[in-house]
Amino acid sequence: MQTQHAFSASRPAPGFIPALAPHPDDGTDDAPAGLTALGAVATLRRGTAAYREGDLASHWYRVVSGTGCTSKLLPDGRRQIGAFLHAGDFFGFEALQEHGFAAEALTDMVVIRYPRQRAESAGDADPTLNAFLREIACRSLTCAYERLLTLGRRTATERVASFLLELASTAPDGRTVSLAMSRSDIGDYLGLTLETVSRTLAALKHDDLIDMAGPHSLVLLDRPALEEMTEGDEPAVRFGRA
Amino acid sequence: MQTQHAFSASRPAPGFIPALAPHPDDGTDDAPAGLTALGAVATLRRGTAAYREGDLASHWYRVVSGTGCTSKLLPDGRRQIGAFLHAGDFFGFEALQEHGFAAEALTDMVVIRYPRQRAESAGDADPTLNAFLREIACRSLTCAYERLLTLGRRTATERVASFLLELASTAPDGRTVSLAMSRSDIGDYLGLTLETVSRTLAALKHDDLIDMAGPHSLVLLDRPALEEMTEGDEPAVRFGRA
DNA sequence: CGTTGCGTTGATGCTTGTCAACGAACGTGG
DNA sequence: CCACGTTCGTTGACAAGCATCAACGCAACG
Repeated sequence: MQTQHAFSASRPAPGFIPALAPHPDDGTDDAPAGLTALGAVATLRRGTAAYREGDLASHWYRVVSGTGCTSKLLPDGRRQIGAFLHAGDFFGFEALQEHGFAAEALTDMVVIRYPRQRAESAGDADPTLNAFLREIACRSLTCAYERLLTLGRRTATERVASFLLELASTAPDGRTVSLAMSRSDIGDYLGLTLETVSRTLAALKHDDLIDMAGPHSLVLLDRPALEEMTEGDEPAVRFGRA
Repeated sequence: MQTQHAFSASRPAPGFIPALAPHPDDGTDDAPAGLTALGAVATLRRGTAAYREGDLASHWYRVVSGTGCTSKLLPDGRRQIGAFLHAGDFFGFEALQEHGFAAEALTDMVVIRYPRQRAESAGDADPTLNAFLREIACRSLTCAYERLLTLGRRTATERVASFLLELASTAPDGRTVSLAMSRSDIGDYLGLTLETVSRTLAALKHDDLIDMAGPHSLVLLDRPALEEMTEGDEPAVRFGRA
């Protein structure tokens, strides 16, 4: 996908302001006032980039709605997705000077942009905000390390199963998952090819571990079995979620 | 390796105090005074753990001398090494409550332990320390993401080449590397088997890209060729180094 | 001087990637 | 409204890269 670099608005669009409030499915994830005061709403059209590799890291971000991903490309086109970005997730913290990963919208997105220098200064004077930022960084690191284990040591089936459980962990009923991303995106997230992802999902369906209404809508039928497949010991935690 | 949980000393051992000073090969990496004041020296024997998965995250750590690694196990014994820890590296920041990864000494190690709560409080009152901690977190995240790309998308040869370049990046001459870890450790770091690591190193030697005096002492003969093999665009940065 | 741990090398096979074909869904323009 | 191209997901056949299993040499050590 050819991404373009574009924000459509740097000031709140009226229709989106309600989304700035805490998300209904998670009462604990709104930012401290010191950070919220700095945020500006922006919208990102599907396929456009919030920033690219090498861009100056001038802002931190938070997803209001829609889904995106951070990704990095090798010169020959191989791609690794660092994280999927869902409503409530923070991103853009990984950079000191320049972004090492690009961030791109997989669907139309609404995000909040926080000017980084001002946010850092605010943190210096506000222990609550400071703790909040530390927590985001910690969670991001924990997630990244968990993913190292997945990419380094798990089989294709285990990877897909852990991915489904990760998505289901934020579903209201814990079992209904809607995939906003393509098979290719999932493959690039899990270090697999899109064909392997497709085949693995088909196998899980054949074994009655999941059900698929359409390619982007599925239900976990046997969560314990899926959890056992990942051989993991702790629940999946999503990237950057405070 | 059966790791044991043991610190041999919680107060400075006379012989090690000089190592607390900035490391001779890097004048920029000593901690702010506010953090240094909280540190207590401890020694770790080879094969012992600073902490294990599930331990309460009560401290942050910094390596004074020796080398270690953070690692995570699957129930069936598969292991993923999150990072190798060298002199100057900070570790233990990834945990909010409990450690998700264990940290273990691969050689005898000297580390500094910083009580986490006191360090966090100190950070709240000290912008310099605060920025320092942010920087460590950023670098750790950048490293982790770079490693996601390696584990998810690079071939065995590319992984080994990038590993060697990573090690060489802190060598005085940029080409002489001494491997403190075993082939098995390298494999667990790169998501490969120890046999593949051994074979890949042999192939690199055969192609005159590296020279091996012994299994743990090698020299990069053709850095440009190795860099091209990784297909990466930016220099390797080591975990947690400020 | 036997034992143990580690690194190397070989033979073999499995998991996953690659290449290809096909169908469904979607948008576009005649 | 329908032909058309495009994108995406699925499935099959095949190949390759790496894992697995195994044997051997060497150095360290009690």
